[in-house]
Amino acid sequence: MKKILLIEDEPQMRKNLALILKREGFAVVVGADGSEGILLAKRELPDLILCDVMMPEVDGYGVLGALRAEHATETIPFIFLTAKGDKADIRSGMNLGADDYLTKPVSVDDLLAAITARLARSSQHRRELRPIFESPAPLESLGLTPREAEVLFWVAQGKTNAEIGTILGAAAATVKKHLEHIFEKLGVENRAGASLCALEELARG
Amino acid sequence: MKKILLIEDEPQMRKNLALILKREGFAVVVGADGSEGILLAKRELPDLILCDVMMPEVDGYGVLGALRAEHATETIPFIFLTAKGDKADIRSGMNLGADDYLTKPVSVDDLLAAITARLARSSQHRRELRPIFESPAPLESLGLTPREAEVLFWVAQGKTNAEIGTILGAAAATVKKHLEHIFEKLGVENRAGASLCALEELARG
DNA sequence: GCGGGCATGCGGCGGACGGCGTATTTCGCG
DNA sequence: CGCGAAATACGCCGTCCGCCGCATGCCCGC
Repeated sequence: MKKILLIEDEPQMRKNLALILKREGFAVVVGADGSEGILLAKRELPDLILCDVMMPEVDGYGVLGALRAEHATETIPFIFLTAKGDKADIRSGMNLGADDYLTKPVSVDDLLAAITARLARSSQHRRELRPIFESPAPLESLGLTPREAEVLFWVAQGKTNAEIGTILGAAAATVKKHLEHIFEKLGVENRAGASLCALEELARG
Repeated sequence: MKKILLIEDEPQMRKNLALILKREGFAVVVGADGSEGILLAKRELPDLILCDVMMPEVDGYGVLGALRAEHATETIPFIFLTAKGDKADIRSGMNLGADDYLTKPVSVDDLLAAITARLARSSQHRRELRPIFESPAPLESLGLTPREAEVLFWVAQGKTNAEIGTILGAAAATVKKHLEHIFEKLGVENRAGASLCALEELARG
């Protein structure tokens, strides 16, 4: 049975989510704030962590950073829970090595889909491709608009269109559209080629 | 109507191929050796070039190199015609910027498929993804077998599975199988991630 | 000689991707 | 104010990708 650590400071939300997860047959461990979450993560070594971003004292980024810094916990799939509108913050979160994020209010389906997707992927431990870029800005020198640069930025981290849509708070269709323009501008045919262009640019700039 | 330049020193082969192409409604220009081919390419600026590899004096590589060195001709799709068994040579040819190659004897279907595919793609000029690597060998230090290294080598140049199959003289299915192993070994999920690992290795080694 | 790693091949499946068309909203610049 | 570029979004469609299982042949080392 898979063990999930839920870190959420708001009592009602915590209760609801825990209930949902238990009903799905997960073993659920709950932490009420960042510090407790970190302790629990290290002790329980859960299969996956759901963590609120906005918490007093140690926030979600703090938790993620702490866990990614230690060997025992660095590969545990980590999903952020955030309120709508934190989009800007999300990017740094993803850069720290978060695997996904969900915007509250969360639909049960989305929650379970994200969890099962992550559990499936993490069964084979993945390598961290990170942090090649600090910011998408340099990519604009390839003739891209700021938004296109952001898309390419994430493409070059190996993200899928759907993931990028989630990160940027746009529809996957929009990401595809941006990608069309990017391919056109870079003269490549697919995301792999675009990634390579991005890296070239990085190496040059 | 699309204009195709055919460079082939063997008279019978030249005649046959020209006939096939004409019957398909292409305007065909023929050159009997490398030097003539280069001249014709510059003068006629064809939409696509079919070029034999083995020719006296200036061979296929010479032609390709000459055309890629000049602005007017550098983006013309270039397809090699080679005899079975030249596989090793092909790789350097592809690195020079060839778009495809066909092994003689060529089936009419393969020939036309390759041509139409190339014409379709070249309608929007593509960027040459730099020859980043000289040889696949360094990639073996990632724990890959020689063959897997070769596959990754081409993946990192933005090639598609089918293209890689053609280059290595293996079935596309085999390339996919190698890729499965590569993903496993590198701990990534897709070709983009694998490319990045390859470049990382390159930068380090 | 027998196991095990390697290379090769095939086929199927579902999902992701890429191309294309279309349309609306937003925003900056003249 | 109005134009145009950028960003957003949706749908269709064919292809490529990634995953899985299976099978064969080779060669090397124990």
